[in-house]
Amino acid sequence: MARSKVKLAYITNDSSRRVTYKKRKRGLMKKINELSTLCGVDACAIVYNSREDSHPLDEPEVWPSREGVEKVVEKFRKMSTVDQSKKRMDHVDYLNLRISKEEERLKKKRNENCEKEFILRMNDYMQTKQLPENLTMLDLNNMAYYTDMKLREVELRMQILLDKENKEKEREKEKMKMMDIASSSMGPAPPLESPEEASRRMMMNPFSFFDEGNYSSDGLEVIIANAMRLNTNK
Amino acid sequence: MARSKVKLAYITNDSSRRVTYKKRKRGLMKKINELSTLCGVDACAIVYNSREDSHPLDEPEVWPSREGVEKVVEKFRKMSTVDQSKKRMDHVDYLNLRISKEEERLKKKRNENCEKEFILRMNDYMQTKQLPENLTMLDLNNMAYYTDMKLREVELRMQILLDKENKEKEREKEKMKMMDIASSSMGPAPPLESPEEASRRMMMNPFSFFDEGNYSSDGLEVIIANAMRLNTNK
DNA sequence: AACTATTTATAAGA
DNA sequence: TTCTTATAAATAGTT
Repeated sequence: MARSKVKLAYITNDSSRRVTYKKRKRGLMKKINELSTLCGVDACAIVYNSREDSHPLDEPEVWPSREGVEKVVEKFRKMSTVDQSKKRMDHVDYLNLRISKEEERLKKKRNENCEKEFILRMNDYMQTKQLPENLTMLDLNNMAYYTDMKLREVELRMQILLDKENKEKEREKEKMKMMDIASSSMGPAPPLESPEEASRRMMMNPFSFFDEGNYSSDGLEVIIANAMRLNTNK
Repeated sequence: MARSKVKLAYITNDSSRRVTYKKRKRGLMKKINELSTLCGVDACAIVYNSREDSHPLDEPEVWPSREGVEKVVEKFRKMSTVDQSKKRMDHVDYLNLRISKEEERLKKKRNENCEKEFILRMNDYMQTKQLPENLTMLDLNNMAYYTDMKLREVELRMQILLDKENKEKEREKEKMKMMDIASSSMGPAPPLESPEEASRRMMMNPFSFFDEGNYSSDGLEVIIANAMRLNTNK
């Protein structure tokens, strides 16, 4: 997990496997110790180094102790016969769960990458101050989205500043009233633009190809959809 | 372990304990999966959430599976009767080992801190271009050490540069010979200063109070010892 | 549950 | 092997 990402597969090199084994066993025992302490639960772990390539007193093979393991295993046996069907998720279920979660993450990352790549190109465009010739319809649509997003950010900032200013004025007025109650009262300040109004022009994020199964689509549908949104929103 | 370091103790707050339990159980199962796969060893883990505050199908309670656990436990039982005395380190041994390791690390960190603090002060001195009045003998000794160290660094760099230059010349000469074998041969280049010679003046690092048990010493012994070293080395 | 700021674990290299 | 260091992963508190 460090200096480089490592594939989850048997390490064939003997010495590095031994080193990894030692390190990771230590890490695992630390973790189970922490889990048990922090959450006050019974737990145990057994790890075998069946080969003879480890020093006998290297690191614990079991946690928390032989007796502790027996106790937990016994409890587990009793329990698993009673509500076997209820409280149980084995290796296969676990892996399946992990696979679907990982697939979710992958999809998300793909979309993020898509967006980031685009933004990089966008910045290039901005630096050269003119658009290149070879832009596709999709590019243009994305640029419209991106520009609109930036514009909305700016508007939001302005709104915040205006709000602050208004509050300031309100307070000033209060002070004035306190100091001169008899003075003529003014009407209330004109209503501010509501945040809803500001976000009404929100467009849909077009960087979501991977959500919709159209991995190899040329994006035409997306373009049309977004164009329609542009029309209805602006 | 993030946003803040957390004390290794039972979490009394119900909801946060539940959340931590879920997260850490997931983490632990991932780890044991990785260890087993990477190193090709048998392993199993059982974790109990005895309370009813977890969803039944939340996360696996065991790894790799009920059958797998039984198998590993059986193997463990057989093995532990045979070479019980040899392959075994229980919770207590484990904790003792960890304590001594941590103490080592602490000592090391203390020394590092001591040195770093000094170097900070040293840099202050250098910026003001004159030494303050209130320097102790210990300070002065440390400064001598530090200065010497820096000097040696510079010398080392010089040596490296010289070596390079000499090699360059050597190569030039070779070329000359190749081009004009009949020309008069020069004697070999004068021998370089050896690295051993360069490092002969090495002084002992005085930032090691915590190694020698003199935690509360006023450093006089250290001063004298280092002064002697200074004399013999310079 | 998703998000970050941090801490921890650890793969390579010395 | 152990120590160091750069990087990946786990996770505590927040939203």
